[in-house]
Parts: sequence; C-alpha cells; structure tokens
Amino acid sequence: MKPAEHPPRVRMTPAARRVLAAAERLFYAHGIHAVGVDLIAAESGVTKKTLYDRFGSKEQIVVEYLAGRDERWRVFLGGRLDAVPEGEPAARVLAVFDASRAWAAEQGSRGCAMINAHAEIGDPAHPAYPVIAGQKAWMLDLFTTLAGQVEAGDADGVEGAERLARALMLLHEGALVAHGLGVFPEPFARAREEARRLLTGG
Amino acid sequence: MKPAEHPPRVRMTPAARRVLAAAERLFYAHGIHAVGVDLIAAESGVTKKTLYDRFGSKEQIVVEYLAGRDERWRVFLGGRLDAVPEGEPAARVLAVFDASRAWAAEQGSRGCAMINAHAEIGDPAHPAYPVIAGQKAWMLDLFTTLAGQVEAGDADGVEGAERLARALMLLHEGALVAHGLGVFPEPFARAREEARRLLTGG
DNA sequence: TGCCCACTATACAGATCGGTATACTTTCGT
DNA sequence: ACGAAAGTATACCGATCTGTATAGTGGGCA
Repeated sequence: MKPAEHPPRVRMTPAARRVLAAAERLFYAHGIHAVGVDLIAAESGVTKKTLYDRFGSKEQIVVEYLAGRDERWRVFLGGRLDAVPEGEPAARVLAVFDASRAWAAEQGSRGCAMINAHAEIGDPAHPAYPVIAGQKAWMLDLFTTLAGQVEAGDADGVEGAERLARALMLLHEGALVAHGLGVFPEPFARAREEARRLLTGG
Repeated sequence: MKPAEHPPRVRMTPAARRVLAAAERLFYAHGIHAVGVDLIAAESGVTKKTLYDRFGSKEQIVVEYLAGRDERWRVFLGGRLDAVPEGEPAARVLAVFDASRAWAAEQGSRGCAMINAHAEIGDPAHPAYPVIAGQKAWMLDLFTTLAGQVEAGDADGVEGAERLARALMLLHEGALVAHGLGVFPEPFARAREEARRLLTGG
C-alpha cells in the first residue's frame, strides 16, 4: 500500500504549478476534451511556449492532473484512516465512506474525476489510463485488506473477505456516481449505513 | 412508469436513421466530444448538408442518441421484468441486475452511456441533461416501487422501502462503473448477490 | 407537367484545436 | 561579468471544429 509515486516527468517550476492548478480546475469543471491548451495558458497567466516547455503535450498535463488528484486523495484518505485505531477495522471501513463524503463536499458536485476521465478517454492505450485504473485497483486493495482484518478468524475466511470487499467497492462507486448525478441526497451517508449493515450482519 | 416518450423533434428519414446509427456507435465507442460531425457524416454515408437538414445541430444528435438509448434500455428491461410474475417483487429486483448484465454483455465494456455522457457534458443547462437525469430517476423510481412491494406489510413501512431502494440503486450504479472500469470480474453477478442478501435478510 | 422532398456534391466560413518558431527579458548562481 | 534557466510576447502552422452556402439529382405524387 505504497503512496503511488511516479517519476518526476515534469519540472515543477512556479509557472508549471500555475498551469497545473488551472488545468485541474478547468478539467474537473468542464471535462478534458472541452478545455483547450490556449484556455489553460490564459487562465494560468502563462504563455503557451512556457506551457509546452514544461509539459511537452496536453496529454502530459492530463496525466499530471489525474496523478496529482490521485495522490491528494490517497493522502487525504490516509489521514482519515490514521485517525482510527488499527484494532478497529470495521470503523476504518466506515471512515472511508466518511472521507469520501468530506472529499466530495469540498470538491463540488461533479463527481469522481477518475470516472469522468475514463468516460472521456476510453482508450486503454492512453498514458492516463494506468492512473485511473490504478486508483480503482488501490481502492479495491484497501477494501480487501480491511475486509480481511474484519473477517479474521471467521469461518468463511478469504472468500468471505473478498466478497465483502467487492460489496463495499460497489457501494462506494455507486455513491460516487449517485453524488455526481444527484440521484438522491446524501449518497455517502446511505452507502455508509449499508456498509455498516454488511459489517455487523456478516 | 410510462415509456418516456418525447416529441419527434427530428423527421426520421432513412438518411437520418443512418446518421443516428453511426452517431450511436461512434459516441459510445469514443465519447461525444471526440467525434465530429464530419466523421458521423462520412461513416453514415450522408452529406453534412443532409445531416444538418435533419438534426439542425450536433447537440440535437447527442440528445437523440441518449434518448434512443434510454428508450431501448427501458424496453429491454421491461421485457425482462414482464417475464417474472408480478407477485414476486424480490425476483423482479434480481431480474433488473440480470438484465443489466445481459445488456452490458451485448453492449461492450464501455460502461453506462448516461454516466459517460454526464461526465463529458457537466453543464445542467445542456439539452441532453434531462435525458440523463431522467433515466437515473426512472431507475430509482423502479427500485422504489419494487422495494415497496417487497416490504409491503412490514413494520418499518415506507421508510424501509426507500432505504432498500436506494441501497439497490447504489449497488446497481456501482456495478455499472465497476463493469466499465473493469475493477473486478462479473460485477453484476456480485451486485445481484448482495441485492439478494438485502432482500432476504431485511 | 410541375412541384415538393430527400438527398448528393462541393466549397467555404470563422473559430479553435494541439503544437512550434523567433526574439527578447528577467533572475540567479558562480 | 557571464551563462543557464525560466519566463514573456507574438506570430504562425496545418488540421479540425461546428455550421452554412450554392447548385444539382432523382423519385413520388397531384
């Protein structure tokens, strides 16, 4: 469960930081294809020359956008998990849903950036694809680890833990899209409650 | 629970049908922003003049694409539900998940077109937005109706039915994205199993 | 016959796309 | 004092974007 670092493909000069900050805001708000490099350059107060000197291509900006968001989320979630005692894995599972609710509340209502990016990109050969798939795999791994601790010593063993982990994953992803689409209010609270039932009932 | 018709904004001539068929295939495979009208015209063997004579704008093609897909899904699901006796609401709930699995299997692995479109569009003022939100609201209504029949006569009553419906919705949406992202195999089967537990255990 | 309709063919408009080129300035470490 | 790094300003490239204009073809119908 390492912090998912990646080689520093980009020299993060002050201008590059402004470019990335503007790109993150614009990409998340309007989508990746809908935002051009000219707009990113204008919004960040940087010339296109500088932008391309730092990032080389728009694709690379997209990769940095998603990788940065991924890492911020892992740090955010890690902090929330560390606040729960290690001996209470069930409480840590619930803390994941609480963290998602808090994260979503401060990020706005455009949903999960990875899901959105995946919808736009599609092509598995795109350099941003591993970042997207990586975060989801990491989340499933996290649920699997926690579920293994919850079910430790139970009769059903590993199969039960994997089943529980996937059920938690479904609830969590479902809450992400329900939040983005505004299907019903407080989806993370609902998902958390269903997760609690899974944990106590099984 | 009506079939969600909409006024015929477009005269569906043979050429228009070919345009829409090509647009559906291209939009779903590559995303909406990534596909231009020139490509749609070329792939459908129709001139841009004819395309604009029929649809007026790309936006309208997008609306027809999503509305058509929405209706096909409702018809498909309706057929599956009709195959289950009305007196067995729990079995009908499970039939929804079975239908989604079958639908996804024949549509490919690019996930839910509504979720993907929402990720690209974002702006609630877009004319396609009501179609997207409408399908999700319709699905929640469906689950709510079925949950009400399942819980009929129970002590918890309407609140319990709404809670169950939202839990089913979370599992279903979660399975949709898990399928699209390929997080783990057979997400619809997993979601169905968890739904069954919710139905029998509560 | 004459008209409407669906459609083809081609060209173009204006804007924006991702990306590059030239020339100059500022800042900073040695 | 000097050079490298990082930046600005501006102009440009070919391609593609949504959308429009002009002109013409073929069939069905009154």
